[in-house]
Amino acid sequence: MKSDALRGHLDALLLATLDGGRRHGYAIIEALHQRSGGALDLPTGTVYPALRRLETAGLVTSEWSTVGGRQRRTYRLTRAGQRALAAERTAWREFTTVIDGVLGGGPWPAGT
Amino acid sequence: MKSDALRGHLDALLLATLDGGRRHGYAIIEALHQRSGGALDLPTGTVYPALRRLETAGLVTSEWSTVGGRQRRTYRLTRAGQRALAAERTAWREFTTVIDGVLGGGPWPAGT
DNA sequence: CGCTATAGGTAGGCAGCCAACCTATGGATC
DNA sequence: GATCCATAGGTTGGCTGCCTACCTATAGCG
Repeated sequence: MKSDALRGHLDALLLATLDGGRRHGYAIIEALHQRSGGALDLPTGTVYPALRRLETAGLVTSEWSTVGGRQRRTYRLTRAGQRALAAERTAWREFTTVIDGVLGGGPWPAGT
Repeated sequence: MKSDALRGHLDALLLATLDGGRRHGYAIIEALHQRSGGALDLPTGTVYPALRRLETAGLVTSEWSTVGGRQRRTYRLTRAGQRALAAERTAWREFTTVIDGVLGGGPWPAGT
């Protein structure tokens, strides 16, 4: 998959992985990998800065915990994050509708 | 609509407008505007450079013509462009399938 | 003469994502 | 006890693509 195709949709994906349960960054990457059937394999240099952006924006909060001697930063959605996720889902539906309308219709009559 | 959402999909839209007929740049912008129900309103600073990119890539060719004293550059798909359009449509379908699979499923079980 | 619609274009900048790199622990392998 | 991999976190710099802002030009209308 072309990598820039993801542009502007990454936040939605990250928020979605946190819907229904907290997760730490590494687990988010793995969850996306599994959920996408291997199509998504986001590098840490993409995910970690994005999570910090989301936290700065108040959409997620994080807590440090130590599991088996390893540091984990676990993220969960805030209320604003849940609202943002709902908005992202709506925006995604509208986006696909628009693009489908352009791409999907086959050849256009020349006069349209 | 968030503008970066379009990232990586613009070429597909432009190629699609040229499927089934030649068009000049201004008409491409208007066609996209109409086809999208007003959702797409691409600025010339986005479209014209993109068309030149597509031409450089061999996906479209252009011809100058003069209509009513005005210069028009009319674009049409090359064979490579038609193949590229088909590939873009396939990529789009795969892309939406992947994102839908992540966004669409509602809350995830924590263990997944 | 000025304004709008039509038609083309360029230049500079911003932001998002990625590649490359770094640190650290625990367990398995050698 | 050394080495390696999986797990877990992170930063930095750069590329690229799109957009904002700006410019030129013609035809037609007021």
